[in-house]
Amino acid sequence: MARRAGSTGAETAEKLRKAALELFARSGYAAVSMRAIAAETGVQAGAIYNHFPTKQDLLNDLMRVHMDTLLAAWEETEQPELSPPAALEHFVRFHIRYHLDRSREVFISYMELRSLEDENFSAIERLRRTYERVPRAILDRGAADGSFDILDPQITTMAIIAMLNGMTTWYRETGRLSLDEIEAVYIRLVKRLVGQKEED
Amino acid sequence: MARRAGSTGAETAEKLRKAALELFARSGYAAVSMRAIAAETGVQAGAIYNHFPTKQDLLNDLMRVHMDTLLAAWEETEQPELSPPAALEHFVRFHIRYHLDRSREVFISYMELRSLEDENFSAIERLRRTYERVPRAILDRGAADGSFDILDPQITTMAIIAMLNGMTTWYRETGRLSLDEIEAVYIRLVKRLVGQKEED
Amino acid sequence: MARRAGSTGAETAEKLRKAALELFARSGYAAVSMRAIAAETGVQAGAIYNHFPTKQDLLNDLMRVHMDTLLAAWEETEQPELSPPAALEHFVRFHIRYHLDRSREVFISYMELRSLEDENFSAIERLRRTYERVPRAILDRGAADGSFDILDPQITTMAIIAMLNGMTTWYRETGRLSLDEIEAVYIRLVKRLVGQKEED
Amino acid sequence: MARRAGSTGAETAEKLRKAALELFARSGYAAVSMRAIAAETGVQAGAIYNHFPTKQDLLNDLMRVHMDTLLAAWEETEQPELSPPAALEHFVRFHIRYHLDRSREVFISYMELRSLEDENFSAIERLRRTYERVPRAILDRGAADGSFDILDPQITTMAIIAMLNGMTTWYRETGRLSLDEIEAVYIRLVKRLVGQKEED
DNA sequence: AATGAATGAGGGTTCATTCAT
DNA sequence: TATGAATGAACCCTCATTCAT
Repeated sequence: MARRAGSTGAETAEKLRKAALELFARSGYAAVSMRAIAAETGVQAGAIYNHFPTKQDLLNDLMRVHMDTLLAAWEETEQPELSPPAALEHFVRFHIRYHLDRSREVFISYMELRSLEDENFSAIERLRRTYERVPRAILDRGAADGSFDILDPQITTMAIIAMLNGMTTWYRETGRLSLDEIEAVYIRLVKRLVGQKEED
Repeated sequence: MARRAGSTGAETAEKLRKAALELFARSGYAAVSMRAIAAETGVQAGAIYNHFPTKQDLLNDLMRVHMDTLLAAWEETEQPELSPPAALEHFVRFHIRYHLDRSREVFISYMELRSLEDENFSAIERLRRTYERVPRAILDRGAADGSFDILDPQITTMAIIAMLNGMTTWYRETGRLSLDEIEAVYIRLVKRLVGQKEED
Repeated sequence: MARRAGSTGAETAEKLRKAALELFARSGYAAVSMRAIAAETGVQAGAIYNHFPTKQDLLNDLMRVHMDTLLAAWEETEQPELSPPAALEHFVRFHIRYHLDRSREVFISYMELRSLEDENFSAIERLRRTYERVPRAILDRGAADGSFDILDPQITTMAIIAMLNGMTTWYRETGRLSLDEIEAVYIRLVKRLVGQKEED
Repeated sequence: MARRAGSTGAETAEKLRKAALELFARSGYAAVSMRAIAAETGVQAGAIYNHFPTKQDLLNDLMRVHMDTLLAAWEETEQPELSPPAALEHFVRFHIRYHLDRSREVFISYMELRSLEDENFSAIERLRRTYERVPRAILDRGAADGSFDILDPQITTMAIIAMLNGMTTWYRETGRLSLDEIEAVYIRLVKRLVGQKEED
């Protein structure tokens, strides 16, 4: 049989992206076969190649789209006129909410960097550094105007990101604390890291 | 030909462990073949099975030994009589030093949990929780005696561990700061997280 | 989208024939995919099936048309009233010129016989034998009237054809000798094979 | 199951070579799958890779060994002291006998040159040219000492080889003429091509 | 008459594992 | 305890062909 009536290319590509995302996040890129992705999607393995030239391209597409979307979302939400403390809080809220919504994309983007071929790796790494420059810039502004007391801006930036990302490994919707509560704790933890006096 | 003169079973097993550690850390469990491990070790793939019953056992062995060694090392270095602030600093130093020395074991232990079969997974998870109880206990002691001002003990514990582990992703011996300097920064960052007043 | 403006069915079929001829000659029938033929022609693989029912039919069409055209061309150029020596020279000239112009068709017709399914194979073989009967008949006439001194008519016929066809494997337009010169040499070689005294 | 008792590597490699030779000659390199070769040999497809790294290497091995063996066989049988007429007859006999015995190797060596990757192709082409220099040298000697009357040495060389090789396409052991008789005819045809007076 | 998406089979190759030696 | 040869399944990917549009 040929094409199933009613199916379109864009739909199938999206289904494939979704299935691959799910499977790569759960088992890792190398452990997921094209057949597994196909089975999850209800097409034959060969049909995947109508939408993505190789398995590597499928991974790269996922990571690329994630990073592009993340950066675009930040640009849209960014409020450059905020004071450093307000900007930092704004960033932490954004980061937590965005990353919890896309925990699989985030997980893959950190975990499967090593599965990318050289050229793809460089491109994604560049985007990742661009994003990391966001909190770094806020820290630098706050250090300059005295609202933060930063120990080491680079280490502190990485510490904040690591701390926030760590949340995706243990957060469950049904846990002890609500997302709002967790968020509030993290905001205060970040403030401590940057040496900002707690406003009361 | 049979055994190469001069090689003993224990030696080969250790070489295999080392090669597997290196390769699993670099490429991930699923992406590493038994032949690749064998090639790195200078033996044939079949010979691995004289030392480890399956590939899964090889991974499990690495993770199990790592966790056991980590816990044993902590038990040996632990100084139960220390005050919470001193104990926390002692733990951070231990954790950083130990984890930087074994960055591949640490990486695998977090990354390849999902590659473990159920039974193995549970056992390793249990050990991991045991280790996480170490800083948690220190935090609880410090909260109780007033030397710390903890926002949420569980979240703070996870935040500390995530922050410290994040270091393994970017630390290079040839970087801007020495290990001693980095360690000092991290100790102060941890103190901030637990709300301990900086002693001067 | 449907048909591209300005293209007609006959045009596309001819482009396909030409691309298939080129690719089959260069890489062999089995090594050429329908997609490769389509790509060379600027259409999608599926479109080929509007013009040729199967890949096998495409090959068969090429070989069939070649043999038909060859035989028709000979019939048109044949001059039955010529003496055996003149007829042989006429045939050699015809064969060389015709085969050099269609080196790919000739190559395929000898090389890809084995790729034809039974029925197609028989039909093409029959046409090939028909063509081989042309020089054979000239040799027989020349043997009968004493103008040739044939060692064995069948072997000599095959030897002449093999010798002439071999030319297509090494002839280059830019080579040491012009086509006219090569032709002259071959005519004299054929005369030697049939034991005809060189006229001076 | 692992290795079948009693089988050795060299034996299997030889069986594989033989099966591949047979199948490549019959259907062409591209049309023969590794699975087909395996089936003919009674092993699994994967086992072929214990003996030949790739399908291309298997083809290259066949062609390389054939050309090496051909050149070695000629060197062994060559009698440099023979007069050009005797040397030519010696060569024709050698060529016919050798090529009929290895008709599949010969067929592959001419037909599958195009299936060789660049490097392999160059190496085989070089060997083929070396062999073609054998009759060419005899012709040159005979032209120099007046025992031959050569029209064009290069064309005549190629004509002789093409004529002799053509034999492999139609020769059947059960045919009208015996091999000795055919050989005798070919020797006389070659003498005619080089313009040697028939001794009677 | 063409596209583009699909099928189901099969391509070359690698895999974890086994076992005679 | 090691080798090297084997299995059988699976890998990524391409194939000829079909068909809704």
